[in-house]
Amino acid sequence: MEIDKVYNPNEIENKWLKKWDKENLFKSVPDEREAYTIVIPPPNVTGILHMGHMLNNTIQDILIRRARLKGLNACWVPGTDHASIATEAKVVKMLKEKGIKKSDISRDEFLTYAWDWTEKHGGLILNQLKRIGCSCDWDRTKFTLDSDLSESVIDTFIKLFDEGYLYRDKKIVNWDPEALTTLSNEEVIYKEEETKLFYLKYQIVDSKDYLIVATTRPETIFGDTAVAVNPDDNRYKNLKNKKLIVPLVGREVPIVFDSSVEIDFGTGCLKVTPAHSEKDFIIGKNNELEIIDIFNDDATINHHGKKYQGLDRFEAKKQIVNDLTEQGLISKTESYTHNIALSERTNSVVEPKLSLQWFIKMKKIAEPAIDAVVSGDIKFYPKKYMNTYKNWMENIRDWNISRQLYWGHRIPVYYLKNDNSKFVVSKNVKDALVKFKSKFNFELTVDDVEQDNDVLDTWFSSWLWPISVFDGIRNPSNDDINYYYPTSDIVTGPDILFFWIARMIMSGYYFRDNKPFNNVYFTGLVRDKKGQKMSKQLGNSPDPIELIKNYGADGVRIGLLFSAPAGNDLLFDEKLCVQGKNFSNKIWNAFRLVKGFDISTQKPPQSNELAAVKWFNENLNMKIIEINNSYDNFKISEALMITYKLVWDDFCSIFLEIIKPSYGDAISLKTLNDTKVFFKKILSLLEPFMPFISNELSEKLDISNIKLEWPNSDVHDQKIIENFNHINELITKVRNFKKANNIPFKESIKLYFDNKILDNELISVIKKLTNSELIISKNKEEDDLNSVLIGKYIYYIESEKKLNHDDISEIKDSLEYNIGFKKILEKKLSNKRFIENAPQAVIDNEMKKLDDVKSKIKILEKKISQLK
RNA sequence: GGGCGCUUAGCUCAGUUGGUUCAGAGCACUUGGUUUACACCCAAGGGGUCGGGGGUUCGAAUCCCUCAGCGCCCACCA
Repeated sequence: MEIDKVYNPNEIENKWLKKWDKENLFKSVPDEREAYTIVIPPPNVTGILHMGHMLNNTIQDILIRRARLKGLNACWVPGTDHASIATEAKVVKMLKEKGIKKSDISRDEFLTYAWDWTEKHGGLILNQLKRIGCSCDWDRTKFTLDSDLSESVIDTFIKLFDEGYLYRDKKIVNWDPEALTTLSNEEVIYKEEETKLFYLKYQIVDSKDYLIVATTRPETIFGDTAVAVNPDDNRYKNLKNKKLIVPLVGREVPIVFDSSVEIDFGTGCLKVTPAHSEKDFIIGKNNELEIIDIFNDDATINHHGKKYQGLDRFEAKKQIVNDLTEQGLISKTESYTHNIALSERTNSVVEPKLSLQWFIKMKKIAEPAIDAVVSGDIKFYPKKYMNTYKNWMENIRDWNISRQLYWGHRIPVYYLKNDNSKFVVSKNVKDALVKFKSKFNFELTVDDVEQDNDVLDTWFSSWLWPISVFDGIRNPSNDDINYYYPTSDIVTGPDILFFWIARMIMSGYYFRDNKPFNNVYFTGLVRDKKGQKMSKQLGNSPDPIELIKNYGADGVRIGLLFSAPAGNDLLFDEKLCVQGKNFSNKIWNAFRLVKGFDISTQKPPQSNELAAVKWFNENLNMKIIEINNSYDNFKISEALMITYKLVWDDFCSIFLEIIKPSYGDAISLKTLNDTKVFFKKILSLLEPFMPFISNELSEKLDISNIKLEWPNSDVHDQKIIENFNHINELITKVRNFKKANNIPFKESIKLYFDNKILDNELISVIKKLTNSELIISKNKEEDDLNSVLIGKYIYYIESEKKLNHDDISEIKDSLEYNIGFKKILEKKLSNKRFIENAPQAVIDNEMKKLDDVKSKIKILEKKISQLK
């Protein structure tokens, strides 16, 4: 036999990758079929594949491949995201290594570097997705900075502005002092940290007394423009109209009264720095306080900090605390645990900062998006994320969309150079000048205006993704968007529920008055086997491509999916890939066996073959229904497990073992053909999970139509399955008996039985799988016969073996247990309330159990009496 | 502080409206096996008072109350 004994995935997988690439098999264009569409969550353009991607994209590939097999027009749109802040940070770092500072070069120069960087490192991840088998329509590959998508973004901005959803305002925002940009609330992560609470002395003007103010940030005293207390705080009621002197600074500031101050915190006095805290900003606004920003953009102290000017905020804090201590201005210090805000991207401590930014009003846009999910028009799997979503959406805050970066979509707002309060929103400078004319009646030239320096939040382009990849923003009724939108399913991690999923739903209704997708499938996080999140820092994240080299893409795909129910974190262990690889090998060898059968064209199918084919056909039909159900509920792992057992247990261990000709014998042509049909159906069921080996074997199987298609399932005949299960149980018991009695498998034994269940075909199966003779007899009961009970039928096994004392005590134990069980059943059945209330089916079942237990007891008693 | 979820075999997890098939699966483990597809294999087997306590019911892994432990999300106080 020239087929390799061990399956070697690499060669075969590479062959199929080439074929898929060359033949462009996953291309989709609108036609008369029903569409099944997925848009990929675009990975970072310069990113590299990690286990999370592998899981996420494998699931998408499974869904899309199954849809394709079902005959739907399956379209999976791939693409990448420019990932504004993340990519810019990488480029900045690269430049720094070259000795170039971002601030020393122009915007255009920076962008040239960034594009070079993107071209050099970009797109790698798409090739990696190909390697794991992703069947995307690669002709449709999009990048969020492509000109068409960029235009869509700009059009969107203009539309939102024209319709009154955009505004520019000075607010306290999250400032990343390392990336030098604002962040949205979603880009900030909180971490618990132990710090110190300092009690500072603020001298009361014209008095020797001090007011004690507790703060964690003494370095911000240069920005203090008031001290606030709660109006209900009796301790401070007498301080109305008094002023305080800010320590070190010497500035006189008023005492103001504001009910947002917690009486119980610290001393109940809050130092107010309106430029550096949202709450303080509001207090400042209400009391018309001066706003003093004491930080430069990189969070060093500015000129307001006097001698501390130029120091980093943490260094300044140290020195200020020293100086305050020296001058006796700290009354006490206590340790205090609170949450500090960190930038998701740079991990630096976020500084609340007052700044002028663009915002989207979200409240109204969110309304239809809430309804869509609550009403079930869009379904979440698992459901639990619905609550999280609803909660967030109902309390949604305006979205800060401007970022002080270069890499991204530049905000299409043009300001009058010498008066920034006058601006227009437009596609380009030319249009801007026209708009200035119509809005302000200004006759301007290009030199009079300047475009906003900021770019848009990355998510401002990706929230349009399901629309913009089909060009539905610029051309709202083109053929593609009409055909593919709304898309079918989206697959992503719950970590971007707010960043992306919620916003896509909102944009879907805002721009198209329609949902972007029907179902959202949330995957869990991939963790290592200890439960730790996989990360670069811990070094516990395997490289999927390396794993593929060892186990094959098919093996890694199913290895990952073996324990990945929707929404649950996945504890990844490389052992799972071993299981995946072994499974590939099992399928491969099943093929080897079938391929190697000797064939008899004359011989009609033997009775064992007939029984096997009859049963497997029904069993397959039943399993297909179960598999479809699992898919319909997005229980992908469950679908895989049913398929796995169908192949390994049902097809290999049972079906093939029954039809396998004995040594020197041959299989009938008819049965061989039936087997090939089964095999092909199985390969179709496997294709979504293991596309490489499935296609390879389908091609090799040597049947007329090698094209895989999702098998239909006729209604299955339960009786056939039940009878087969019956003999299966018998087979197990016989094998068990042989093992328990040290009878070699090959040694033939005799089985006596008397029932109508077994026909000749089933009998031949039992013979084949247990190596026994079956003899019909009327209750043959002899001393040397052992009995087994299957359902209510008794089988006797003839054996030389006599029972020993251990067996006897075992039988006695069993008898005792069954007598006890019988008592319980009898008690239950004599309970009047049970008989009155329980459904008939339940009562019938209890009676059946009682019948069974009675026969069991009878047999056991007979056994014991025989032994005496 | 507000909200959501989880706790079932050694591990990872199923378990729909309480009742047939309910105490399950995969892996791991134990035992026995191989010249005739595959030791990346075959066969058989042992594992759980369903987190603790209480309640409703003829009947609870499933419903209610309570306690304990774990996880996630949101908000954030100087």
